[in-house]
Amino acid sequence: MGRGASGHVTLSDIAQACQLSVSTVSIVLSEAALSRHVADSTKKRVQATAKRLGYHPDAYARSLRRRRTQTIGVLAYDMSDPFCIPVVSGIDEGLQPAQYFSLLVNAQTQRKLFDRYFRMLLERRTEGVIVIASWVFEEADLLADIEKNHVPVVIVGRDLTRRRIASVLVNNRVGGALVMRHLASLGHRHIAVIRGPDEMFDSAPRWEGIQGAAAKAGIQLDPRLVFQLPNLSDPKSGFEGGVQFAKAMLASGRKFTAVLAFDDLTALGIVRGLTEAGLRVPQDCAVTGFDDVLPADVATPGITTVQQPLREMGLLAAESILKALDRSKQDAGPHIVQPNLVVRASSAPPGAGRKQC
Amino acid sequence: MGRGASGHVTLSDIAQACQLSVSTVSIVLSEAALSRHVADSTKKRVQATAKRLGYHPDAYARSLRRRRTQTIGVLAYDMSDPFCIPVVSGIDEGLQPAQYFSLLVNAQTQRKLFDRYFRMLLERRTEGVIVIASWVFEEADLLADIEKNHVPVVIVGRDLTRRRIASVLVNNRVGGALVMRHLASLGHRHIAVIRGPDEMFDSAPRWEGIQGAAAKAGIQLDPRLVFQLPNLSDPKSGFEGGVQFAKAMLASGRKFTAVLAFDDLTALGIVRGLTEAGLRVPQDCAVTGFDDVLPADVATPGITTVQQPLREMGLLAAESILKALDRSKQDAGPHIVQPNLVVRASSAPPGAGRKQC
DNA sequence: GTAGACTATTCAAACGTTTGAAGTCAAACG
DNA sequence: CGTTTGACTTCAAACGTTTGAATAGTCTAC
Repeated sequence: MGRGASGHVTLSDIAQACQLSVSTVSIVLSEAALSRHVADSTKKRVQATAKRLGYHPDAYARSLRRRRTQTIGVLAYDMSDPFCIPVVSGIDEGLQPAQYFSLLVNAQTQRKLFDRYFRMLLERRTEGVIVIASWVFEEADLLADIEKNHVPVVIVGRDLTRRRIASVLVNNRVGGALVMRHLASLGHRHIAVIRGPDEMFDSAPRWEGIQGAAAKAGIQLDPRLVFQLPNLSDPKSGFEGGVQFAKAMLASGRKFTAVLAFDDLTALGIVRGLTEAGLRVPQDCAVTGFDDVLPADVATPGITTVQQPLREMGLLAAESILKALDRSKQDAGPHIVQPNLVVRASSAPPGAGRKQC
Repeated sequence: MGRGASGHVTLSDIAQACQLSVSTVSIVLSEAALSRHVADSTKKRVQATAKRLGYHPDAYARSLRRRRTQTIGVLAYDMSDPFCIPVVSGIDEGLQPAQYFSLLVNAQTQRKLFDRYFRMLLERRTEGVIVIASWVFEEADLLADIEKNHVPVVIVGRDLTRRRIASVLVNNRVGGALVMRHLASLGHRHIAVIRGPDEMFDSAPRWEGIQGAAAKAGIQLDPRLVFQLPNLSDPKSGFEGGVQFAKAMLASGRKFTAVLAFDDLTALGIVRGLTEAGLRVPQDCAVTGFDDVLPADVATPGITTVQQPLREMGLLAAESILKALDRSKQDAGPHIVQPNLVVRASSAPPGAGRKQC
């Protein structure tokens, strides 16, 4: 029963079965404007036949002709970053009402793959591209790629508005301040800080927020208790770093009652390091993270952290790119969302039953 | 400079610029067999022009004509399940050498979305579909969908070979046995077990493996220390369940020195529950998980667990589906990969400095 | 009774590519 | 000098849709 050489049921199969022209069938099934003029009986007949034969419109033929693919490319720099999934879900959610689909690819932190996939997205004629990238890679190349191929682009996770690229990001400054203020309000005065790596976009503003809040609370940050994570793209490197720093801090003999870590994995590394040294969190030392990834929630003690509204960011990105498609110009200024503090068991006032430090 | 109505550079733009026919340009740029006969000088000229104008072949036109999309649909039942990402990476890796791309969609555990995306994949003429689904949803519908649309399908995470669907899965029986044997060899005799929910495919074989190994080690499993997780699809429900069960176990006053949990999140829940009740892991009670997700690694103590070779599973799935495309028949029997034990700090011999239980 | 309006349907071209068949030209052969 | 060969290039049709324009047919109205 009606299946051409391609192995798929086509409009002409249905047309034949209904003794109608391909046009009529197309008009009915795609619910085009002209279908107002098609007799109801015909419509019914066509639809029934389509269903019976198992017709599915060929997206390739359709897009070729319509010159619209209804597709937005989503280029994740590293899908194994837990950051990504909720953002992607948010994007899908935002695209759905406009009947757009996302075409998701994962560069796996490899420049080579990134190029390959970017080209692929162009060949697939995605009408826009959303890039999810909290890591700063060789920025110049990416930007060149983007600009040469005048495709609307939205970037999630960093601010490139100065390069006229719509950006969606979290207010890292506020986030840093939130967590510092929290520790200060618990009564901590001697706070060690683990800063993020240089290559990470979030590092600088987060650090500024931390400093600002510390100053406001009248806390002197001891530079000998401020550490910085190295530039490693492996997501687990933060954890290892945390373990190391914890031991180094203790070995240094300096006094501290809390550690403010760059992200959750680093915080978990700190907990591990402190615990192995015989200290208890939070009784002997408070620890905080950032991001609110799953491990922070299910570890014991749960890690006090800062949550980013990731799904919302995806939604914003989707809306932003759809807007950019409509009027063929990018929309203005960065979309900035506010983070919020999640207090869990890893932070407590200092001195409650402490051993040393 | 050459850009037609579509806003993209086409073959005919290049043809015009080179004073050649579209055919020649196509032959050169697609490196067709006929390009043997094209003068080298012409080739060079065409390639240079293509580059200069920024030509990217239109995947839609090409696929329409060639009747091949070079695309495999990947339908993840729930991308937020950490299970998924490595599998997807493996799939991509396996597809790459064959110059295939994956089209990844996330059903977010919603039947409605699943249908929508499955239809979408059909319209996009994916040549095959890989379904990643450890959860059992209304199986009948899915299978009907699959069978009606004679597209090669491979399923990752469950065994559907009896329905003639190629399947890639981990040997859960062995996995269950591995962890039970580990606890037995540490000297544990009173072991509580948290079984997986009925709806989960892994639950039954894992439980069989556990029972088998227990019997072999001469261990009587006390049925009053065997619990079962409810059928909730939220990935965090395992954690909550663990917390509850830990408290229930302690309240019951029964003696146990180890808890063998269905998966890592459940194990982490157990740890939380025990800790809140004042017990220490592993000194007072050993805890094991399953899956080796990130939280199991970075929690303190690290959770002893069973690792599934997820990336390898993705690779197998990709290879399997490519094979099925070649000779238009599915390949036989299930592909079964072996799990391996990862020993971490959460398991230790019983009695080493215990408090109660 | 024919112009106009409306209904129901079809024609034919186009989207950008690929490809079997066919064309052109020059050199080489008999 | 005619024909074959081979190198190089082009023709034209096709893939499955959509859509502006065209074609019939029917009804209304003056």
